[in-house]
Amino acid sequence: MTTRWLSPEEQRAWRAYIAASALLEDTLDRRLQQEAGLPHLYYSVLAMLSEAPDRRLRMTDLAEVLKITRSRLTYAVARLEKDGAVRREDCEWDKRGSVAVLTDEGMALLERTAPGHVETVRRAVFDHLDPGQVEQLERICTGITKALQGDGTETVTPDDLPWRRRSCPSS
Amino acid sequence: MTTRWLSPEEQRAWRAYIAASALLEDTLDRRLQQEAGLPHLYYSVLAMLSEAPDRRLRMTDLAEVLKITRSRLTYAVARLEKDGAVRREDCEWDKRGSVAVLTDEGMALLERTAPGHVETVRRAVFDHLDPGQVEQLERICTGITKALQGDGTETVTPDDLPWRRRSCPSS
DNA sequence: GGCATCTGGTTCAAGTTTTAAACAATAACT
DNA sequence: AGTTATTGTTTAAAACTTGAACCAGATGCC
Repeated sequence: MTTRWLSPEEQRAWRAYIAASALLEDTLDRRLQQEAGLPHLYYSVLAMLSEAPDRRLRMTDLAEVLKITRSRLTYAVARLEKDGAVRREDCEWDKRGSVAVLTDEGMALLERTAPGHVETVRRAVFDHLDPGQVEQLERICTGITKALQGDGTETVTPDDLPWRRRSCPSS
Repeated sequence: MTTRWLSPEEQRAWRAYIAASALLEDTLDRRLQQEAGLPHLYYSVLAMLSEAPDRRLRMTDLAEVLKITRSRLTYAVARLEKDGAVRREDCEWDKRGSVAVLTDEGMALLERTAPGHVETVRRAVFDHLDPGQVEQLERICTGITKALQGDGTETVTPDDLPWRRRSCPSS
């Protein structure tokens, strides 16, 4: 098949996206590095845990929501554990499993740094979007996610949280 | 000031964005690594050069459009040069400067791999957006970029290309 | 001109991530 | 029981990024 090139409009949109995402990730990383001593991804780990029931999540679930490899997550959690923000426990009903738990210290770190982070996100993104655009953004991004892993696997979003794996086996 | 937290809608949009961008960058990186042996950023360097007049750009200009540090770019270009895809020349009218030039080999690499890359982008992003959404995406992203570097510096987009620095000094 | 300052770009040292592949333990299926 | 699939970690290597320091050349100012 001959290539379906991008139209000029798509081209512009794509480049705008590339620039914005590079800049955004960079900004968040730098900011969080200063405020919390953590890169953005690591902060996200804490954030996810903080909202999970009981502040605990299976490694695989965590990796799935964050869309990163388990290997990468292992490294991240190892560091967060060294920092005292996270603790690992064994999963009781699946002896292979391990569970990441947000410690009080981790929660404190999060509470201390969240306002600054949110403020950054707000200024960078939401302060100049109207409600319609917010909705569009969600739609567009959800679509991308679905397209990229719609092949077989089902998309897992943070809202699915009270977890598949977390709950004890049904019988 | 008390923190202006994200509304539920904003929260959802933000998370959708985090997931999508992580997944997207990951996919593009992997794909390009296979097809071209290059990470996405490096591919973008070649792409930008390919469209610049004469296929050449000042390092700083390149860094600015790609929103990366000069240091990072130096490293990238060094590798691309080793691969033979880019060559560096001295800037004639500013003896401090250096200019990255896309070689024929680099151009060939780009032409060989562009169709696959574009196809990936299309399937991941544009195949499920209508024209209105494409426009919204550009608007939103442009807004983010402006917000993040609106502080003093002016935003440089690829369309500004026939460059400030490229043209010879005016007098 | 001469001095201070700024820019463009690279280099250095260091560390951080990242990855892929291999592995051990356990679960699940047949 | 035996095979296959998952979970999570480890390992070894490489790739990348960063920030600071630095040089050479440009610019501005007196």
